[in-house]
Amino acid sequence: MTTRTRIAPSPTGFPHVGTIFQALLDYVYAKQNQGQFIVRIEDTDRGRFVEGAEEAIFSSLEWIGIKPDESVVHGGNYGPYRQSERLDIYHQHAKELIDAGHAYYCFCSPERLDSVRKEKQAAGLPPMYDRHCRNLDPKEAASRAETEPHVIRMKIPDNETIILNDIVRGEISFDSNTVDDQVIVKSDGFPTYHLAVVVDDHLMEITHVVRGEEWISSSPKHILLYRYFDWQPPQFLHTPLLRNPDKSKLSKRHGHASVKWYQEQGYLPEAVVNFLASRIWNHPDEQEIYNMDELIQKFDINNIHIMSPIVDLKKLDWINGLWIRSLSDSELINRLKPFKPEDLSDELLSQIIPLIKERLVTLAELEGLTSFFFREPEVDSAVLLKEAKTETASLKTYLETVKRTLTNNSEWTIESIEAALRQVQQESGLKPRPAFMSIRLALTDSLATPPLFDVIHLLGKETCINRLDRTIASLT
RNA sequence: GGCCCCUUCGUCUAGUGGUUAGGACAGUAGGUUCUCAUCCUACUAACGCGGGUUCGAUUCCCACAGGGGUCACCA
Repeated sequence: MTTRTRIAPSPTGFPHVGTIFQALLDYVYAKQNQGQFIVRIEDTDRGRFVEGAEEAIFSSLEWIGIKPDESVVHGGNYGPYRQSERLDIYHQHAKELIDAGHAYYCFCSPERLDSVRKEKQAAGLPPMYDRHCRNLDPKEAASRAETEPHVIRMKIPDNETIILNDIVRGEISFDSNTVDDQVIVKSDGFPTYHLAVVVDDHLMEITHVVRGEEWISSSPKHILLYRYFDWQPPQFLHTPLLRNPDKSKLSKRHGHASVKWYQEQGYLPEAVVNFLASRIWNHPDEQEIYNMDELIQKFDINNIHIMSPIVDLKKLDWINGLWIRSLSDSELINRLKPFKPEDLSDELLSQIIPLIKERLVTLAELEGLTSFFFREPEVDSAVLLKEAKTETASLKTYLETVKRTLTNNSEWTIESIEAALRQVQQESGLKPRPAFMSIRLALTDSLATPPLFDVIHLLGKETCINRLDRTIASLT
């Protein structure tokens, strides 16, 4: 049997990083077994539908480097891949369950359900449905259903132990008495997740269901549905949830729950893949950095973690930095495109790259790290004076000397600039640090830059002279 | 609250019935150095608590505590 995995995202907004996390595991596992990875759009909640969300899912997958084998955009033999286009299928299956006595029509109003829930809660009981409609005469209920608003609920058996077999967690058992008679078809005729997911996973021949651990508690319903339909359930794998630093489920309230955030922050997809994979699995050789191919090669589904990790952005930063440094200059320029300020020319950027490559943690830092190369800095003379550790007059004299030295430098190589300025520094009586920091601030208004002589060289003689002039003039 | 899942340094983890409990990130200190960064070196830091089982438990078992998830006509 071919391995077939899927993600089943809802188009309700920008994709959650958890969705990509699941997709990554699904994809890696499928590819490792020469199987297929499917994307099925679960748009059964019309109230939460968000325009453009579907596109965002696919572009996020593409960004991360995952290509689905089957989906609404990639085609496939198991379509349609959008649940809203499969309503007939669900109705047919719901009907089957009703006919077999595994499901029933329910005519209870939301108000009644609400009050039942409140009563139960007040009595200290679980707020479950009281099965008010469960014992209606099936024929009568069926005819009422033709005119009256209704939902369809699945029947949960009493006093049974339902066992979920999870690939890494092993057997998890549930008491059926704690499971609610779940609505499987809503009053608007759309199925709920529980029906749709089981029907589709079966019809699409999904072999491994990888989903977040928040689904564990509704698994017994799914297992029961497989039993009612007399289908072979897939293998289940419930993955740990990504968590916020406060340990709660990674939520949209925290910006970094959205895939888009990572993109906009300038994290490389390679780094995100690497980071997410390492949250759930350890490379057998304790190797920290690996790409998608290595992951597919080495990944072991039986050896994944079940502890929900806190998303540690510091670790991601580190991984991202390593990935940035592993890129060729031209590839880095390519990746930097979306982050390149308009007033930074391609030519200048390519000259800057070697100077900032080992200083970039994220791509978004480009502008902050380099703006003085292409914009006139506003030098803060107070900071300059403080860092120069000398009097205004002598600082002025010193900078004048620097200016003269640069003016007289005809070679304009990094080496000649360095040699000349080191001599100026020695003759000035200033220590190296304040001496060079003064020049750095005078030219860039920045306390941290690439090596000074490289910067001077790249800025060019004219710019350096002009900036020194301005700075000297501003010292009073 | 019911049900379910989880529990090794701050974070992510490796690991074993007897180990100096290993690594990575972060942190700290130092080296390189004109700053920052990179790179290198070193250091700090963990088996939740209590019972058992055992000659011996971080490791096996049981309770407890703590954290998380879930209890919708949302997924």
